[in-house]
Amino acid sequence: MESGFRAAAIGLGQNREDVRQHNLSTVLNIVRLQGTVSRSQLTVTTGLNRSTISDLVTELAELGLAFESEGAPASGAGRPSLMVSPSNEVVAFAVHPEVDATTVGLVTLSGKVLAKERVLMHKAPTPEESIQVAAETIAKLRMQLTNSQRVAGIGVAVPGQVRVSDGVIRFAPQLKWVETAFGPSLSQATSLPVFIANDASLGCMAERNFGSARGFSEVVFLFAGSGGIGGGAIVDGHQLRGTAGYAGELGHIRIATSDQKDFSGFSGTIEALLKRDELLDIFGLAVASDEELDELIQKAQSPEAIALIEKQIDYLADGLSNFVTIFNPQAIVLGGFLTSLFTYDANRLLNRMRSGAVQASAERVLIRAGALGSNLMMIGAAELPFAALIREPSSFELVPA
Amino acid sequence: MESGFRAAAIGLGQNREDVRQHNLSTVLNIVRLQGTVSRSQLTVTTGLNRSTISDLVTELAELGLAFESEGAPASGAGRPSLMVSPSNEVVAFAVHPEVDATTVGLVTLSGKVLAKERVLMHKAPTPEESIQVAAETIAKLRMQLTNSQRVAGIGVAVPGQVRVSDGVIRFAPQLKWVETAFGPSLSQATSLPVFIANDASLGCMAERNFGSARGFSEVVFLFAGSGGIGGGAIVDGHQLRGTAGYAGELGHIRIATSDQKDFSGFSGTIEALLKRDELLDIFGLAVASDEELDELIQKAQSPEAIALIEKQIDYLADGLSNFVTIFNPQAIVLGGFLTSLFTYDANRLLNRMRSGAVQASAERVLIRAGALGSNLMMIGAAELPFAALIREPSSFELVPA
DNA sequence: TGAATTTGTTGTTTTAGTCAACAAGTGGAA
DNA sequence: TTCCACTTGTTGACTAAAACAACAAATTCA
Repeated sequence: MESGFRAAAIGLGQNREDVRQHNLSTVLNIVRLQGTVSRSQLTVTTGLNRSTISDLVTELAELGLAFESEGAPASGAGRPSLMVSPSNEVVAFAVHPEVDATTVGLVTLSGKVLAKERVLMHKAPTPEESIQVAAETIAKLRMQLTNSQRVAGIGVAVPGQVRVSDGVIRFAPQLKWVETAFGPSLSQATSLPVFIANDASLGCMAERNFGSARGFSEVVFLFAGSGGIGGGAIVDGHQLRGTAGYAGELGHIRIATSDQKDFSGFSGTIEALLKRDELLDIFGLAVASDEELDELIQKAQSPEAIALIEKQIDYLADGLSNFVTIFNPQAIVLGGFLTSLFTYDANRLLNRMRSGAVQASAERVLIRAGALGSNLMMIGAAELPFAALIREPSSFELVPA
Repeated sequence: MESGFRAAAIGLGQNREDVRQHNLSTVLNIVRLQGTVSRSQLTVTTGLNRSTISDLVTELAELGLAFESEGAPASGAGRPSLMVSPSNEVVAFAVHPEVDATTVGLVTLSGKVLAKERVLMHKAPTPEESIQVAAETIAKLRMQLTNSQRVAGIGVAVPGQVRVSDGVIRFAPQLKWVETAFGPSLSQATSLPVFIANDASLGCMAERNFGSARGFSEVVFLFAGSGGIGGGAIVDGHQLRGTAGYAGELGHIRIATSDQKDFSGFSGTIEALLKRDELLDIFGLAVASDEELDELIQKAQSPEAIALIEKQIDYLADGLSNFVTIFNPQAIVLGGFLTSLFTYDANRLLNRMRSGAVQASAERVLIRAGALGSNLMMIGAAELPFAALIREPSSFELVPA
């Protein structure tokens, strides 16, 4: 969602402008995902002519979205090709509201987190409180921007269901938010365009673009935070969104007959069966960071702890089986304490996952731990304004610092 | 898969030819999905200029893919627009191998089934037997083609997992086929290009293009035949395929803790819990058509039958809940005896489905019975060669009769 | 019958990608 | 060092395809 929402032009046909825009998009996207690419590489991967690439790169440079340099990486004979890099001056703000904190970050077009502020909350914030904290922190970070930096907008990663068309949060279980026009309000408070989506879906995109699923076009992501289990999927290179943007709630998938309920009241779901709190309980803790919990899991000794860990691995495997059968992905990326379950006994997880999924799909799927750690949601949220920028590089309006 | 496989050109960029091809594709697709469209309608939906549409339609007519007529449907003032229709002379063969029969059909570009022959088998056929029957029946139907008709190719709908890249059937449980190069063999036997994919996925596409999910871009399809339960999904307007083409096996999704196994040996899956045979059993039958079974279900009197039907409805609802939560679809289309469960007590199904799915996704989803009946797989299979034709209208080579 | 309206047709214009020729910058061999 | 082979960048001419503008054609409605 964006302030000053404009109706999507439903032109199925393509005119000359569309071609230019498409090619600018493609080049810009390659450049920002690769970090730095040579012009000759661009001609190969796009299939476009040398002169066309030259033209496109020049336009991107004029738009301030990329720059050229001569750092040739000595690759055999011939004149060395110019290198193209994404501008470091194009940034976006990221907001991640949670029960115990609201985190705000500043991220570059190439996925680098320049700043991150985690504002702790004493109790679960109301939407208004969260918006105020976010707006204040953004204002603070904005003061520190240099004159040359320009802002693409604000991306918000919400632990709940978001209607992407107008930026309304339909339901955020842990925060207990219902029908909140978060996007429009934050946009008004900051005078910046606001884009908003589900947090795990954004995490998925982040891991695909800059994490452990780089370059893959079929990805499943499952993430466990303190608030439950979220998920997302990349299908054919694009985020799985569904009709209104609620798709990909993989944590709420029922995989067993059970009375255990998840935070949304569904029983037998992945979120209901994989409870972080149960693990903490068995180690006699009330709270712990993911790192602390991971250490406890890897060094677990008591039979009860081991039994619980193995039970949870099995449940996780059953869930992943379903996703493998449904999506036939290249990779599954795990986040939060799910990573700990995976590393504790990868073979147990893999074997059980394979035994429960369609074999043809299961035999080649990769399971990986997420690579972005605490930057995950910042990078993911920032992808939203950047995606809008990349969609129309020449007409998107960046806000000066 | 196609005979004479050519490497997919990985040009991410777009040149002038791509634009032309894209626009030809778009127009041809609109025309064939709508049946008949006015040129003025085409300018509106594509956003292209009058003269461009004129040019594109002329080219499609020259290619023999469409024709113009003057049947103006009197729509207010102004000069009446010319009507554009898909050619009736462009056809494709459809093949559907099953345990008890192999069905071959002839389908037009606009999804009309011109002929259908169901060749009964005494026992489960080997791949070779099925290929022979298919090739002979195709040859027979081919004799009856007129001189003006041209063939796009053969589409095969397989009840199992198909590697789309080379047309190899990895595993077809009911047929007990493993690692069969069905596509290449049939192509050799007929000298026609062969395209091949999973049957339920093709059924999904058929219902989206010509059935009860027309025009939707987010669709889930669940189909129950004598051989088990298959599924498919349309995501963002495209078939869900996954990395290799195995995605969308929705029947093998585990939804409960149970010892009941499905035909692939997975327990607690939708296919394991929703057994057509169990219903037949309780009515004291060994075999029955879907129509006969439907009548029995709708008129069920005995408490045991009613209990079983209701139990199956509940299982179906649990499965659909998962799909709603995952895909946030506009519509779910049911096929085979699942339709009977739905019509028996639609409210029970809907209420339970809603109670188990993310509310935001569940509140607007439509559940519908499939509309294509026994033509489903014929239309679906034919979509494969037609999709290839539509992808590149001006270079695709149609085979003369 | 004529005005208003919409669409088809035709010739011109524009834009963006391609092509070809040449200059520029590299590595390797004599 | 000097040339040669090779690759890339740059420039200007070329081209295809969509847009545009002007006019003709075919309808409705007053």
